Amino acid sequence: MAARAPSGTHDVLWPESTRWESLLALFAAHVERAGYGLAHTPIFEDVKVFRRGIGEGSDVVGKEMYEFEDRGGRTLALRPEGTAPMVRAFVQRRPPLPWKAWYATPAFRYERPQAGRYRQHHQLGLEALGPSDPDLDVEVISIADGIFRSLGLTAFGLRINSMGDDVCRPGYLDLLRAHLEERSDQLCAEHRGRLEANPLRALDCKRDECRAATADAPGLADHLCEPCRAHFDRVRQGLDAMGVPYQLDHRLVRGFDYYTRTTFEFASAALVSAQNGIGGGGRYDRLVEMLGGPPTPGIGIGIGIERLLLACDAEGVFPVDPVPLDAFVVDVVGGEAARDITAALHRAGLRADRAYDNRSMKAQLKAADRSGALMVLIVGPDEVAAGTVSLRSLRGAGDQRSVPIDGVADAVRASLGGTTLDPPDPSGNVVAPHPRKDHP
RNA sequence: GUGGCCGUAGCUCAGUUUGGUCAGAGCGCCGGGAUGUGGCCCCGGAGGUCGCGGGUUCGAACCCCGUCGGCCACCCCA
Repeated sequence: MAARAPSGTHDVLWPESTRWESLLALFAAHVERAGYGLAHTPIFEDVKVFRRGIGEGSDVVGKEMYEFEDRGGRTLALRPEGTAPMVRAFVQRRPPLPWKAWYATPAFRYERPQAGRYRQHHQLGLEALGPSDPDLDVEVISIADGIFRSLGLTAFGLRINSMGDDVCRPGYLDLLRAHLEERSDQLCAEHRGRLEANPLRALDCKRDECRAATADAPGLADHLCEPCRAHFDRVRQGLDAMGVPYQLDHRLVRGFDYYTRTTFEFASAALVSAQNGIGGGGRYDRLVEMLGGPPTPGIGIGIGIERLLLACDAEGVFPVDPVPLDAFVVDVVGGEAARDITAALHRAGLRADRAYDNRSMKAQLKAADRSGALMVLIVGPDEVAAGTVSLRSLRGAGDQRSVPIDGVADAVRASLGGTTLDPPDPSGNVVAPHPRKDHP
């Protein structure tokens, strides 16, 4: 059996990888202009980082973590999500507040693989620690909304809810529990068993039985304490002001225990599978304390790269668009010219590739055509004798002319007519880190 | 973790119902048509232990079991 990637993992090869680069660049442009800085933290952590924050009772911690013991007997876990490690880093390093950071990371969960669900997937995320200001919730949500829109996505929706806080949630849970207990015979077996520990979970159950039992259940958002209600109102007001459409969803209950107050989820309507959540997050005002830090509010969002790109595919936007080469060098007289000319073009800042193994001219020109290069430089016996190189366009009719070998780089640059290594659009409206050329 | 569907060339698939020239097609790749010119076209070629292992049979890609992998749903999440 040939070696293959573990179940639920996948390779991202060129040209698909160019979309990942472009997405990363777009994300960075959007968040860095709002003051978020990139942070790298270890891919694995002491398992307690996740147990304490995400919660022992959660599915992610309870049955999906890649947990292992290292040679020193420490119990570690591959990160199943991005927030807990970032908060751990904050607790340990104590950067000045407010601390706004972003990350790009793989995340690992031992689940049954499915379309849009992997054992190793990748997330782009934001965390903002310090302020409890609801305007920060609005900022995080609207940044994500702006990113999705600048990718070209339109078929997605935002649902928001409030989980309340330590003051109002216990009372609400009692209300909900009482409501559900009266109808416990209607609940599915799984959630009947969870009634005592976490009645909230029944709210987002998709089974018809539970749906019926929870249809007229009290909503958390209707039982918030005054500060939480004011916070939530301000968030909604802010989203309205920012022009970010949303739906209130009292069933939106996310699976991590650390959430307080605002929670939200973006879902793509273009994805037909059940895995249509492209981004989600919320406020976690107690998480820093849970991990041993001082009381510090925070909010964050995680965006799934794979699902986001699946959504782009489904909507036909943000296509794979590999960077074309400026020139491709064809050499049928031994390869020295190809070696030297290609290197000279690279030194001149041009993108150039060449053929190898002394293949036939036809084969080399086919390779040139396939490479996507804008032009081909041909060196054969005639050119060697004349001290020239034939520069032929690979676009359109294929006009060809001779240029002196000493001035090849200048000739290539001149016939490009424009610049080739432009920086991204400083306005921030980037769709790719590289300039895109029109292909006739 | 539970349930269902699936696994044939690099890719997308036909063939499995009725076990016996069933190892095929398109695309891609390589070469040639064009003794120096790509894309289109034409001709030719390479490439497959029919996921893997076991079983039934005179004979299995085709039937049975197991296993690995993929997909779909549940659960949960990105």
